[in-house]
Amino acid sequence: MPPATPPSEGWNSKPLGRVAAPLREQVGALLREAIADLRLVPGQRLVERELVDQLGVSRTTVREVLRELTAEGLVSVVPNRGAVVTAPSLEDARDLYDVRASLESLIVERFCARAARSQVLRLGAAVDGFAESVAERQDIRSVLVTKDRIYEVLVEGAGSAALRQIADGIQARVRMLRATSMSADGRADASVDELRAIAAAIEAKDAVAAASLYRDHIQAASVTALRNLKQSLSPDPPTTTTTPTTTTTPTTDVRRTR
Amino acid sequence: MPPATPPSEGWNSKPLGRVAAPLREQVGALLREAIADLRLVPGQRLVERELVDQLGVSRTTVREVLRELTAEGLVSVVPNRGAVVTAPSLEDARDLYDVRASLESLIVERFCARAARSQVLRLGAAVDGFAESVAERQDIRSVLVTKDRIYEVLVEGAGSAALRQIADGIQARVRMLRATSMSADGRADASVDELRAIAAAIEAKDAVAAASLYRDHIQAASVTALRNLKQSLSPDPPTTTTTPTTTTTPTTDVRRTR
DNA sequence: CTCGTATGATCGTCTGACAATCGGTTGGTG
DNA sequence: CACCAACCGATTGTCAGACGATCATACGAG
Repeated sequence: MPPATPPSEGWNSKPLGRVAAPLREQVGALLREAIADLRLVPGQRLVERELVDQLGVSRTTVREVLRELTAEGLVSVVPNRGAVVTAPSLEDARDLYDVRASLESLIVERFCARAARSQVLRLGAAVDGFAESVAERQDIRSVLVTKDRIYEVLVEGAGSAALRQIADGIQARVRMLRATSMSADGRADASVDELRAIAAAIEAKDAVAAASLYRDHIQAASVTALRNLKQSLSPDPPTTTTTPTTTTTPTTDVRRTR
Repeated sequence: MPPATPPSEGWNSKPLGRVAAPLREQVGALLREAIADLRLVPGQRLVERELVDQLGVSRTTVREVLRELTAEGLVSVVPNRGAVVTAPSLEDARDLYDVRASLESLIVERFCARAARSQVLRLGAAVDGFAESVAERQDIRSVLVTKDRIYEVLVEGAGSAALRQIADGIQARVRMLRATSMSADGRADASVDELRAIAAAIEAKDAVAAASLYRDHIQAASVTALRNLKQSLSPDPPTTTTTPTTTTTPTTDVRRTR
C-alpha cells in the first residue's frame, strides 16, 4: 500500500464563513468532505501540528475531531504515530459494500412503508436529476452529487434518526471508493436503469422487490468498484495518487471572529 | 423520558490495574462497560468535571473519550449542555434491532463461508456454555456474558475487521437493551433452542438457513425487548432507574503509576 | 558493514485560563 | 400574588503552553 506522504498540502481551499456553530463540527465536516472526495488520499498522514496550522484551530479541537473521525472509521491511528486516512483493503471494501447493501436495502423497505407521497415524488425527481447529469456526461463529482441526492431522499423518507446515523457512517466510508466505481465505463448508465427500476418498484409499493433491486444495484456497483480498486492497488509504478504537486497552503482559517 | 440526574455517583467500582496502554482507551472501555450494564443509566448526564474527579484523568482525556462515545452513538451531546447517556426511543430501539439483524445475519453467512473447523467447534462450545448458564438460572449478567461469547466466536470466525468494527458499534448500543430482553420469562430458554438450531445449520454448511434463523432469533429478541422497554417507559411512578443511592465515590484512579 | 546511540518528530496527557451559553434564582413591579 | 427581567452559577468550548514517552532515522564507533 502507498505510504503516500507527498501530498500533504494543497487540499484545503474552501473559505468557509464563520458560522455560529461548534467549531469542531466545522472542522469535522471539512475533513470528512476532504476525505470523501480524495483531497486527502487514503494512507496520507494527518499530523496534528499541520492540521492546527492549516485550519487555524487549536490542537485540542483537532484532536477531538480526530477522535470522532477515528470512531467513524475514516481515519486510523497507529499508537504514538498518529492518524492516517483509512486505506480500506480489498476485503474491507467488499465488506463495506455488503454492509451498505444490507443497510440501505433496509432503508428502502422503510421508505416503502413510511414515505409520504411527496417523498416518493421527490425520489422520482432525484432519479431524473441523476439520469440527466449522467446523460450530459458531466464530471464525476457533480454526478456523484446528484447520486447523493437520491440517497438523501431515501434516508429522509425512511424517517429514522438511528438508521440515518448508522447509514451515514457507512456511506462516508464508501464515498471515497465510489468515485472510482462511478467513473467506470457504462457503470453510470447502468445505474440509471437500475435506479429507475427501483423507483418504479417503490412507486408500486413493492417493498420486497425494491429492496432486492437495490441490493443488486449496490452489488453491481461493488463489483466495478472493487475491480478498479484492485487495479489501482497492485501496480505501483503508474502513480494512482492524485495531486502530488506540493502547492503552497491557502491557510483557510475556520476560526470565527470573536 | 427520565431526566435522571440523581444517580450521578456510585457506579464506579472496578480497581482496574495500571496497564501500559493509551489512557483514553482504558477510560473509554470503562465508560462503555458502565453504560452497557446500566451503571450509567440512559438519560444520565455526564459532566466533564465529575468524570475528571472520579476517573482521575484530565479533562482533555475525558473530552476525547466523550467524542468517541458520541460518534459511537452511546452518548448524545446537547450543545453547550454537555453529554448524556443516549436514551434510545422506542423507534430507535426497533431500528437498532433491525440493523443488528441485517448485520449479524451477514456475519453468520460469512462465518459459514470462512470459518475454520475449529471455530465451528468453538461455536458449539459457546452455545453449550450459554445453555448451561441459562439452565442453572444464573444471574442475568453472567448469562449475558456467555451470550456475548457466542457473538464473539461468530465475529471472530467471520474474519473481517471492517465487519467487526461496525457490528461492535451496533452491539454496544443494543447491549443496554438486551439486559431487559433476556430477563423476560422464557426468553432465555427460547434463545437456547434457537441458537442450537443456528449452530446446527452452520454445522451443515447451510449459510442461507443459518442466516435466516439468526435473523428470526434477533427478531424474537427484539419483540420481547421492545415490549419490556415500552413498559418501562410509560409508567413513571415505579422508578425503573437503578441505584438511586448517592454513595460516596470510590475514586477509582485509572492513571498509571509514573 | 553492523550495531548501539544520539536526535528529532509526534503523540499522549496534564494544567490552567477565559469567554460564551444555558438554566435557574432572585428581586423588582403592576 | 403573578409575571417579567436582570443576575449568577454551573458547564461547556476553545486556546496556549508544557513535558515526558515513544518511534524512526541518521550517525558515528567498532
